[in-house]
Amino acid sequence: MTTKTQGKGVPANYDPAQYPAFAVTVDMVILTMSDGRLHVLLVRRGVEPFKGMWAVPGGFKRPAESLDDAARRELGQETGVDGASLLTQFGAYGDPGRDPRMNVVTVAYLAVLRDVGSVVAGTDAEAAALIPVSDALNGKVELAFDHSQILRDAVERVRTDLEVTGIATAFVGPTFTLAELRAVYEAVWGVHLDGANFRRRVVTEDGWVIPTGRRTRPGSTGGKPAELYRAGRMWRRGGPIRNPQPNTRRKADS
Amino acid sequence: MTTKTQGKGVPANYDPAQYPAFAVTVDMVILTMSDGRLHVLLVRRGVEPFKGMWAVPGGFKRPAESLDDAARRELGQETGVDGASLLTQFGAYGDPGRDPRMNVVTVAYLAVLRDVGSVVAGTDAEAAALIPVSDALNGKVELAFDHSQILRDAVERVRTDLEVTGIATAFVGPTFTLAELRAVYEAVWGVHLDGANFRRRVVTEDGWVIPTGRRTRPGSTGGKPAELYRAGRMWRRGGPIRNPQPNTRRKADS
DNA sequence: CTGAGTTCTTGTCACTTGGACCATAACTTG
DNA sequence: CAAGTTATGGTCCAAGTGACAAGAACTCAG
Repeated sequence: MTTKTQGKGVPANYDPAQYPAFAVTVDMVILTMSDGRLHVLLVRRGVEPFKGMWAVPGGFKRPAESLDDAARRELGQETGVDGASLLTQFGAYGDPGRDPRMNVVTVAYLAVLRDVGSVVAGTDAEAAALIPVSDALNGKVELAFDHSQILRDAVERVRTDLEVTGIATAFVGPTFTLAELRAVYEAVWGVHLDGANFRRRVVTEDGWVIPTGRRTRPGSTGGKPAELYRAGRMWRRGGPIRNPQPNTRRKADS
Repeated sequence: MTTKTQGKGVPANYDPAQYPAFAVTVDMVILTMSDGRLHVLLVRRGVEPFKGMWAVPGGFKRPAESLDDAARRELGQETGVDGASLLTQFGAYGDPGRDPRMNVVTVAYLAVLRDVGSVVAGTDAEAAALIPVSDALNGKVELAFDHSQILRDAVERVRTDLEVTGIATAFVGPTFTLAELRAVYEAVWGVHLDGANFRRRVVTEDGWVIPTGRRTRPGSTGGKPAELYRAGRMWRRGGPIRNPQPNTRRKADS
């Protein structure tokens, strides 16, 4: 490895210009629940390349800011939201030719918001839209660059994060019903969870949800009004609900 | 986000068209089990900056290769190992000033190897060494750049991967005893697992471990010879062992 | 106002998991 | 051979989980 360590250990006559130069961008996959389905915020490209196609919002990193700061800045510019604690970096993409103009390495961030409907209005309305992720992934909506892969990875990340972290509460408001919270798991995992068992799991153990005493108005379809809860602090340590895999609790092969 | 990073000398009317240039590197955190403890492969820097300090091996990405290819290439150059399936990207780091010479964004990869002892001999011996991660994290061994943070993130990643993925088998050889496999979990998580229960969990369900019929020679301390197993294909779908957290199965507050 | 339909909430019950623990088998060294 | 050590197989019981039934509180149609 006589040459390798030169990557970092640089010869005396070193010249920064001799190292290949890249542009570095941050892209944000902004997910939200709308109408019981997972949606992603996309912008329509107005210029070449990929003009007219949908893309994930993003922008260039500046030399004087960190990657996280760049993502926060761009998220604020795009949606007007202070997403300090919402942003999670989940991948870097640098395939040659992913941007036909030049060498670009992008760092992808995941942001989960509740009710993006209002913030979308705050940005360039005709250029941004909430698209169901199913449409964006099955090819109904073509994405620019390698954003299709980036979105796929983001969804996969949020799937496991839902089981490992407390990200579920980021999808709902500061106050929510247990049915709303359960709908998050069901939509992201594509499964059906028993409402009674879900309640038991999340209510019997203290620290997950905190009853507020208030109740919602039932929907137009009726039903008993649901109690409103706040998120407890246990969500910072992980999530209480596990994905009921088409599991592996079966016999496999040898 | 009122804290626009513009305060650092960036003009208010920033022009994205002048795409700032960065150098892009890949850094590899190479972990292995040695002597029952988790170790990391580090190289000693021979030049400024950070001369004499330890660092994670890495190198520059070339414009014509993907990030994964760059990591594979560097891993091959450093250790002579074909780590196609071993490499996992786990983070990107681009804080301003992390490299005092220029703007560098690095993409960090995690590689888990078994028995690095032999491959270390194949590289520049006096510049590379296996260091216990505990020593590297508690400040006994100072790391260059932000590699201390990178190592911390890598260890955290392997901790959760151990629970979610089948990475445990990457620490052991193609054939192993259940005690060896259990030692991986115990070392990475810093817990004690009951040998009998571990065996039950991993043997009763088919597809995790496959008996080879052969047995090991007992160590100098004696004991019943352990049976040798191969990894089943279920490891591709996740791991069977869960981390017994100092759990949360207690009452919290509201 | 009444009844049917819907949703939330509480409760029950059988079954599975998981941790603790013991007993035995098969080896080592002295 | 005796004592120590490690692997393996088994039991026991508490806690957790899935399935499901029943009641409570609402809406809407007639």
